[in-house]
Amino acid sequence: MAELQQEAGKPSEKAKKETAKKESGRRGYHHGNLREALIEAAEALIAERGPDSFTMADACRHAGVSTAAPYRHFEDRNALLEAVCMRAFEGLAEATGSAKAPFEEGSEEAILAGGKAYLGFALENPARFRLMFGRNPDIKSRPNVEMAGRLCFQNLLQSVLAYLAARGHAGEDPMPLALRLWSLVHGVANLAIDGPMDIIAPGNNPEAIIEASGRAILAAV
Amino acid sequence: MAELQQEAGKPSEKAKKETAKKESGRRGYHHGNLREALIEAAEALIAERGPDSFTMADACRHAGVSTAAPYRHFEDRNALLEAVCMRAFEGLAEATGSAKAPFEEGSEEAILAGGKAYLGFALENPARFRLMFGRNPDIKSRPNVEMAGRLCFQNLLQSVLAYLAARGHAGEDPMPLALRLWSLVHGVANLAIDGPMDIIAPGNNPEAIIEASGRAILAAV
DNA sequence: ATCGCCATGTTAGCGTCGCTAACTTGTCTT
DNA sequence: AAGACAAGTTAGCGACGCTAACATGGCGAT
Repeated sequence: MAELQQEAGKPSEKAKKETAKKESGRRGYHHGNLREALIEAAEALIAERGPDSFTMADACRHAGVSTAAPYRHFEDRNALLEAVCMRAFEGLAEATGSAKAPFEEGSEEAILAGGKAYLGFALENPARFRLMFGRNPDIKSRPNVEMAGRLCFQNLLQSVLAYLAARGHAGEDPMPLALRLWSLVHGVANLAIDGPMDIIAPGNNPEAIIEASGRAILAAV
Repeated sequence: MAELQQEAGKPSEKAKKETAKKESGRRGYHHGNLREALIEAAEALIAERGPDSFTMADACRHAGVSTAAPYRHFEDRNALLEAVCMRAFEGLAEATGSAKAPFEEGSEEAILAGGKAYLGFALENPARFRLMFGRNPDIKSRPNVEMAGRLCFQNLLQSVLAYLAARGHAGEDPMPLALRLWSLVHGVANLAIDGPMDIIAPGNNPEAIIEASGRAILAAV
């Protein structure tokens, strides 16, 4: 895990200055790629212990720098979390987008596949998911994050629009149906990753809920 | 706010010892009702700033005691949160239970009313809701909390059982349908309180989602 | 009545955290 | 070669969770 750490010791070897520039190891006094290293450390730590118990000091130890170093690259803790959050939204958009790609645009299967991919992302990256959708006004209100979230939703909206058009509801506002589907999938994801579903119904298959409820909601247009 | 504080002064009046035993004001050195006061302070502070940024020190200031006092009544911060969480579950059970009471047991209306009450509780007590369902393994794994959550779910399970029986599905396992409904309502509640729904679709009415999707899911038995 | 026990308060302090100030290093431009 | 500036460092502040050791005073036993 923390194999990045290394003793600074005496900066006796300043000869290797031309070898690594912005790539990996630090070259003496300067780290060389601290911003990236901090984001990756934060992602790993958040995945391990959740977004709330993530600490700057831990990220610094992982990156092998002092606790003051991050503030050259991020205004504060929330700015670092914002960067992690942005990457998470990109990951979600990619997951849902590529999941529905094999299916016909606007088909029931495409929409359900997107929903299952949303659930899959949450199950595989519960900490990231919580960071994206949990309560953190300082982060969620930042324009970049808002826009990233909006972009993700566009994905679904597009599918719903095509679905309605294919069912003879062209021109209809896709928003209500999209919100119904989003709510369903988001609820399943939250219950699945935060634990209560396993407590109430151990061994239950969350995908089955999306399958059944999704079809019911789609059928009711 | 902190009107509980008062100078101990001389304990000249020990005559009123039988009047206020565990009720309100402190009587000299001892607070008299610190456990309750801390829970109430925690509830207020959590409601203001969320469960994560709640601090013991703040609760102590509200109660007018030193920062070491709470540890006579709660093992640690999480134990205090557990107490708040328990009360929250009781509140949710009461809200959903009384909401469906006016309707015929097992009717579609009763189930929808319960779901709307669940949503209403989340909207009125977003911080409590997050505390109950957010990620906090230290709290959620405690037996008391698990049981309180299970009790809440029994409420829904009961309604679904009656619904199925009234529709000629007596003896059928109510769990799958209950999970579908719970997921839907939980998703709407989460999206509504954590913000993204307002960003994506400002002015949207969350109850309408429960109404439409709930009926669709129920109709698909 | 009084006396002592011990529940419930207090102060003092440890280690950690987020963050800032002031200093140092070394890279890159000129 | 010089020196400006980016990107590290150490030192330190205030707040936090929590503990240890001490103080108080309500209560039951005598």
